[in-house]
Amino acid sequence: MSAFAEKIITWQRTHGRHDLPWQQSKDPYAVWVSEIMLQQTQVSAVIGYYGRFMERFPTIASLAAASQDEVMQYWSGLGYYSRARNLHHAAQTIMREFSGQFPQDFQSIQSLKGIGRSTAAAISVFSFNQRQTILDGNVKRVLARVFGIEGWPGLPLIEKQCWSLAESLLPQLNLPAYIQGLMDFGATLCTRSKPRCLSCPLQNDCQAYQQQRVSKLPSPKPRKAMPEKRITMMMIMDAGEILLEKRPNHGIWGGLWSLPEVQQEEIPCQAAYEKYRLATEPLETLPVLWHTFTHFKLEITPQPLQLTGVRQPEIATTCWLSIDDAITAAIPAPVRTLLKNLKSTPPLI
DNA sequence: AACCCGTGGAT
DNA sequence: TATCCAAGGGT
Repeated sequence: MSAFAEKIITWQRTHGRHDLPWQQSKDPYAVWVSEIMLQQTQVSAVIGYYGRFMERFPTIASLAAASQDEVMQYWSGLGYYSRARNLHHAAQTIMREFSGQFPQDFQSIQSLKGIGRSTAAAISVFSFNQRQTILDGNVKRVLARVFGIEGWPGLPLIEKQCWSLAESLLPQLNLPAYIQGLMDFGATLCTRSKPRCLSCPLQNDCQAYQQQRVSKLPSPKPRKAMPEKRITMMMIMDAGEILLEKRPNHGIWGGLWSLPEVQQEEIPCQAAYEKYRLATEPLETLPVLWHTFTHFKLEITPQPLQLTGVRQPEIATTCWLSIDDAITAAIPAPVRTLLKNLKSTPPLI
């Protein structure tokens, strides 16, 4: 076994995390759900979602049988909603093509929607004790430091080197302890900022530490200027209910319910009539909301509107909900903020 | 290959 | 406040 793997495993026994909710079971479904939720998402953000999701969808069959709306409702606020759509889709694939049994073959696991090489490796190690390596942000950071790898690890060439290196470091035994240790090591000791090098068992092996380049590695992702967009969201109200519109599965907030959008130049009342044939009049405005994504900043101007004419029949992509029901529906995080603002300070005419 | 896809915590 | 980025994957 490489000295690297040996030290990671030893460190894991005394300093790793052993009591996370998804570590109580080797059930591939439980591991799968946790790994999807944890993609680009920190443990603290996942814990609550994981418990609620597993209570409502305890098996692959129960998830496959659920509606997309309900699955999205349990993901609402967690972000990267394609994960939920793919998870739902993959559960149906498993029912149809794998007789409801989670596949054990590595290529079959990776063929499922939303499961790439790293996630497939995590599942195959934790559930089936196979010999595969993960390569997430934690591992890239640890490798970049210990082995002094220059360049942003997201670059295809660097990433390919990292995969090869990670594979070469795999021990023959104790794969679950090693993989879990690798993640815990990156998440709690070899952190992005303020790594605890003085407590690190790899101190003498670490090129970054030896060369005092810990704060320089890994090389940061090259950034581009963040564009800004401005939209108005219509809050059309009638008899204590508000109009929501379902967003298409592709694009931002895909598959979620949201407030109807208006381009900044349009006049909300006119837009409400042109889009839905609803006669409305504007109410007092609510505070503007800024929301920052990975790739752009969004300025949301909420425009409350009171329905003055008749309510048109609902179509498949619209629905009227009470404010409380809307808040618990499958909506994006900033829309939930807007609805809570609306509830706490109802606008006047 | 480059871009898209959310949200919240840390600094 | 602005920036980075976290148990990545799809297109």
